[in-house]
Amino acid sequence: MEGHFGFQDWWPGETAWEVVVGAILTQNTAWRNVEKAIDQMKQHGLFSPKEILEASPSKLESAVRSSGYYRQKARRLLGVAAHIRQRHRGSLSRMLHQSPAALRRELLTLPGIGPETADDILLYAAGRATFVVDAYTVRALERLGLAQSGGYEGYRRYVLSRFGRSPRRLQEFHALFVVLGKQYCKKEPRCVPCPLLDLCPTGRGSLRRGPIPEGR
DNA sequence: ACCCAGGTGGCCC
DNA sequence: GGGCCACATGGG
Repeated sequence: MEGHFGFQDWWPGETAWEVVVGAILTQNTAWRNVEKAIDQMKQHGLFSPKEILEASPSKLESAVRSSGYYRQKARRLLGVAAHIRQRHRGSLSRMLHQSPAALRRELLTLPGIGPETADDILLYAAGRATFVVDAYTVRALERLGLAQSGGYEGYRRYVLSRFGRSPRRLQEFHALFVVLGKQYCKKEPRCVPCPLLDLCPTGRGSLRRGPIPEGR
Protein backbone atom coordinates (compact mmCIF):
# COMPACT_ATOMS: atom_id res chain seq x y z
CA MET A 1 0.00 0.00 0.00
CA GLU A 2 2.82 2.35 0.80
CA GLY A 3 4.34 1.67 -2.58
CA HIS A 4 1.08 2.68 -4.21
CA PHE A 5 -0.19 5.50 -2.01
CA GLY A 6 3.09 6.78 -0.61
CA PHE A 7 4.15 7.35 2.97
CA GLN A 8 1.26 9.06 4.75
CA ASP A 9 2.95 10.35 7.90
CA TRP A 10 -0.55 11.06 9.06
CA TRP A 11 -1.57 12.24 12.50
CA PRO A 12 -5.10 12.83 13.74
CA GLY A 13 -4.33 15.77 16.04
CA GLU A 14 -1.78 18.35 17.17
CA THR A 15 -1.73 17.16 20.77
CA ALA A 16 -2.71 14.03 22.68
CA TRP A 17 -5.88 15.75 23.89
CA GLU A 18 -6.79 16.78 20.38
CA VAL A 19 -6.42 13.13 19.34
CA VAL A 20 -8.87 12.14 22.07
CA VAL A 21 -11.36 14.82 21.06
CA GLY A 22 -11.02 13.96 17.36
CA ALA A 23 -11.44 10.25 18.05
CA ILE A 24 -14.79 10.88 19.71
CA LEU A 25 -16.06 13.51 17.28
CA THR A 26 -15.23 11.49 14.17
CA GLN A 27 -17.43 8.56 15.14
CA ASN A 28 -19.45 7.74 12.01
CA THR A 29 -18.73 11.24 10.75
CA ALA A 30 -16.67 12.80 7.96
CA TRP A 31 -13.41 14.31 9.21
CA ARG A 32 -14.10 17.71 7.60
CA ASN A 33 -17.07 18.16 9.95
CA VAL A 34 -14.86 17.24 12.88
CA GLU A 35 -12.31 19.90 11.96
CA LYS A 36 -15.02 22.55 11.98
CA ALA A 37 -16.16 21.39 15.39
CA ILE A 38 -12.64 21.47 16.83
CA ASP A 39 -12.13 24.98 15.41
CA GLN A 40 -15.36 26.09 17.04
CA MET A 41 -14.36 24.58 20.36
CA LYS A 42 -11.04 26.42 20.30
CA GLN A 43 -12.53 29.71 19.15
CA HIS A 44 -15.06 29.64 21.97
CA GLY A 45 -12.54 28.59 24.61
CA LEU A 46 -14.26 25.22 25.08
CA PHE A 47 -11.45 22.88 24.19
CA SER A 48 -9.27 21.79 27.10
CA PRO A 49 -10.62 19.33 29.67
CA LYS A 50 -10.79 22.16 32.20
CA GLU A 51 -12.68 24.44 29.83
CA ILE A 52 -15.10 21.67 28.97
CA LEU A 53 -15.76 20.94 32.63
CA GLU A 54 -16.51 24.57 33.36
CA ALA A 55 -18.61 25.27 30.27
CA SER A 56 -22.36 25.07 30.12
CA PRO A 57 -23.45 21.89 28.33
CA SER A 58 -25.47 23.79 25.75
CA LYS A 59 -22.46 25.93 24.79
CA LEU A 60 -20.39 22.82 24.26
CA GLU A 61 -23.19 21.24 22.24
CA SER A 62 -23.38 24.16 19.85
CA ALA A 63 -19.61 24.15 19.43
CA VAL A 64 -19.54 20.50 18.33
CA ARG A 65 -22.80 20.67 16.37
CA SER A 66 -21.17 20.25 12.97
CA SER A 67 -19.82 16.82 13.87
CA GLY A 68 -23.31 15.35 14.20
CA TYR A 69 -24.78 13.46 17.16
CA TYR A 70 -23.80 16.63 18.94
CA ARG A 71 -25.73 16.08 22.17
CA GLN A 72 -24.19 12.64 22.65
CA LYS A 73 -20.73 13.78 21.69
CA ALA A 74 -20.80 16.80 24.00
CA ARG A 75 -21.81 14.50 26.84
CA ARG A 76 -19.07 12.04 25.95
CA LEU A 77 -16.39 14.72 25.92
CA LEU A 78 -17.59 15.96 29.26
CA GLY A 79 -17.50 12.43 30.61
CA VAL A 80 -13.91 11.92 29.53
CA ALA A 81 -12.84 15.26 30.99
CA ALA A 82 -14.55 14.43 34.28
CA HIS A 83 -12.90 11.02 34.34
CA ILE A 84 -9.44 12.52 33.82
CA ARG A 85 -10.03 15.01 36.60
CA GLN A 86 -11.28 12.45 39.07
CA ARG A 87 -9.10 9.46 38.30
CA HIS A 88 -5.91 11.12 37.13
CA ARG A 89 -5.86 14.43 38.95
CA GLY A 90 -6.65 16.27 35.76
CA SER A 91 -3.65 14.94 33.86
CA LEU A 92 -4.24 13.24 30.53
CA SER A 93 -0.62 12.13 30.34
CA ARG A 94 -0.95 10.36 33.68
CA MET A 95 -3.82 8.43 32.20
CA LEU A 96 -1.89 7.65 29.02
CA HIS A 97 1.23 6.46 30.85
CA GLN A 98 -0.44 3.34 32.23
CA SER A 99 0.23 -0.06 30.74
CA PRO A 100 -1.53 -0.49 27.40
CA ALA A 101 -3.80 -3.22 28.72
CA ALA A 102 -4.87 -1.17 31.74
CA LEU A 103 -5.44 1.91 29.60
CA ARG A 104 -7.51 0.04 27.06
CA ARG A 105 -9.67 -1.54 29.76
CA GLU A 106 -10.17 1.83 31.39
CA LEU A 107 -11.08 3.61 28.15
CA LEU A 108 -13.66 0.95 27.34
CA THR A 109 -15.51 1.65 30.59
CA LEU A 110 -16.18 5.24 29.51
CA PRO A 111 -19.54 5.93 27.87
CA GLY A 112 -19.07 6.58 24.16
CA ILE A 113 -15.66 4.99 23.91
CA GLY A 114 -15.88 1.67 22.11
CA PRO A 115 -13.08 -0.49 20.71
CA GLU A 116 -12.22 1.71 17.73
CA THR A 117 -12.11 4.96 19.67
CA ALA A 118 -10.09 3.27 22.40
CA ASP A 119 -7.55 1.97 19.91
CA ASP A 120 -7.37 5.36 18.22
CA ILE A 121 -6.37 6.87 21.56
CA LEU A 122 -4.00 4.02 22.39
CA LEU A 123 -2.22 4.21 19.06
CA TYR A 124 -2.10 7.96 18.36
CA ALA A 125 -2.35 9.65 21.75
CA ALA A 126 -0.45 7.11 23.87
CA GLY A 127 1.79 5.73 21.11
CA ARG A 128 1.02 2.16 22.10
CA ALA A 129 1.02 -0.87 19.82
CA THR A 130 -2.52 -1.64 18.69
CA PHE A 131 -4.43 -1.42 15.46
CA VAL A 132 -7.49 0.68 14.69
CA VAL A 133 -10.08 -1.39 12.86
CA ASP A 134 -12.40 0.99 11.05
CA ALA A 135 -15.12 0.44 8.48
CA TYR A 136 -12.58 0.74 5.65
CA THR A 137 -10.34 -1.92 7.18
CA VAL A 138 -13.20 -4.37 7.51
CA ARG A 139 -14.42 -3.80 3.95
CA ALA A 140 -10.93 -4.07 2.48
CA LEU A 141 -9.95 -7.24 4.36
CA GLU A 142 -13.26 -8.91 3.55
CA ARG A 143 -13.43 -7.91 -0.09
CA LEU A 144 -9.85 -8.94 -0.68
CA GLY A 145 -10.62 -12.30 0.86
CA LEU A 146 -7.92 -11.86 3.49
CA ALA A 147 -10.03 -12.11 6.60
CA GLN A 148 -13.61 -12.90 7.34
CA SER A 149 -15.61 -11.55 10.22
CA GLY A 150 -14.27 -12.41 13.62
CA GLY A 151 -15.77 -9.26 14.97
CA TYR A 152 -13.67 -6.23 15.86
CA GLU A 153 -11.24 -8.31 17.91
CA GLY A 154 -10.85 -10.79 15.09
CA TYR A 155 -9.71 -8.15 12.62
CA ARG A 156 -7.48 -6.48 15.17
CA ARG A 157 -5.71 -9.72 16.00
CA TYR A 158 -5.43 -10.57 12.34
CA VAL A 159 -3.43 -7.42 11.68
CA LEU A 160 -1.40 -7.46 14.88
CA SER A 161 -0.36 -11.08 14.45
CA ARG A 162 0.89 -10.51 10.90
CA PHE A 163 2.14 -6.96 10.86
CA GLY A 164 4.21 -6.69 14.01
CA ARG A 165 3.95 -4.32 16.93
CA SER A 166 5.82 -1.19 16.03
CA PRO A 167 3.51 1.70 16.94
CA ARG A 168 5.00 3.84 14.21
CA ARG A 169 4.25 1.23 11.54
CA LEU A 170 0.80 0.51 12.91
CA GLN A 171 -0.03 4.21 12.82
CA GLU A 172 1.07 4.37 9.21
CA PHE A 173 -0.78 1.16 8.32
CA HIS A 174 -4.08 2.48 9.62
CA ALA A 175 -3.54 5.75 7.77
CA LEU A 176 -3.03 3.77 4.57
CA PHE A 177 -6.30 1.86 5.08
CA VAL A 178 -8.09 5.20 5.38
CA VAL A 179 -6.57 6.47 2.15
CA LEU A 180 -7.29 3.18 0.40
CA GLY A 181 -10.84 3.21 1.69
CA LYS A 182 -11.64 6.74 0.65
CA GLN A 183 -10.44 6.06 -2.85
CA TYR A 184 -11.38 2.47 -3.54
CA CYS A 185 -13.46 0.98 -0.80
CA LYS A 186 -16.53 3.04 -0.20
CA LYS A 187 -19.96 1.54 0.30
CA GLU A 188 -21.90 0.46 -2.74
CA PRO A 189 -22.05 1.18 -5.55
CA ARG A 190 -19.29 3.64 -6.17
CA CYS A 191 -16.34 1.29 -5.83
CA VAL A 192 -13.78 1.35 -8.57
CA PRO A 193 -11.30 -1.36 -9.51
CA CYS A 194 -8.17 -1.01 -7.44
CA PRO A 195 -4.65 -1.54 -8.75
CA LEU A 196 -3.78 -2.75 -5.28
CA LEU A 197 -5.47 -6.05 -6.12
CA ASP A 198 -2.24 -7.09 -7.79
CA LEU A 199 -0.60 -7.05 -4.39
CA CYS A 200 -3.26 -9.14 -2.68
CA PRO A 201 -1.65 -12.35 -1.33
CA THR A 202 -4.73 -14.44 -2.10
CA GLY A 203 -4.59 -13.36 -5.70
CA ARG A 204 -8.33 -12.97 -5.79
CA GLY A 205 -11.05 -10.85 -4.39
CA SER A 206 -12.17 -7.40 -5.32
CA LEU A 207 -12.70 -4.14 -3.60
CA ARG A 208 -16.09 -4.07 -5.24
CA ARG A 209 -18.80 -5.37 -3.03
CA GLY A 210 -20.11 -8.86 -3.56
CA PRO A 211 -19.08 -12.50 -3.31
CA ILE A 212 -15.44 -13.29 -3.82
CA PRO A 213 -14.89 -15.00 -7.17
CA GLU A 214 -13.02 -18.27 -7.32
CA GLY A 215 -9.70 -18.17 -9.12
CA ARG A 216 -8.80 -15.02 -10.97
C1' DA B 1 -34.79 13.50 -2.10
C1' DC B 2 -31.63 10.38 -1.33
C1' DC B 3 -27.09 8.06 0.45
C1' DC B 4 -23.03 8.26 3.07
C1' DA B 5 -19.41 9.38 6.63
C1' DG B 6 -12.64 6.70 10.19
C1' DG B 7 -19.07 4.31 15.87
C1' DT B 8 -21.49 3.34 20.18
C1' DG B 9 -24.93 1.52 23.28
C1' DG B 10 -29.24 -0.74 24.05
C1' DC B 11 -32.10 -4.57 23.09
C1' DC B 12 -33.28 -8.85 20.90
C1' DC B 13 -32.76 -13.73 19.24
C1' DG C 1 -21.78 -14.17 17.76
C1' DG C 2 -25.08 -11.35 14.84
C1' DG C 3 -29.08 -7.98 13.40
C1' DC C 4 -31.61 -3.66 14.12
C1' DC C 5 -32.33 0.88 15.92
C1' DA C 6 -31.43 5.77 17.62
C1' DC C 7 -28.24 9.28 17.58
C1' DA C 8 -27.67 14.26 13.71
C1' DT C 9 -24.89 17.28 10.73
C1' DG C 10 -22.84 18.36 6.17
C1' DG C 11 -21.40 17.04 1.43
C1' DG C 12 -22.13 14.69 -2.97
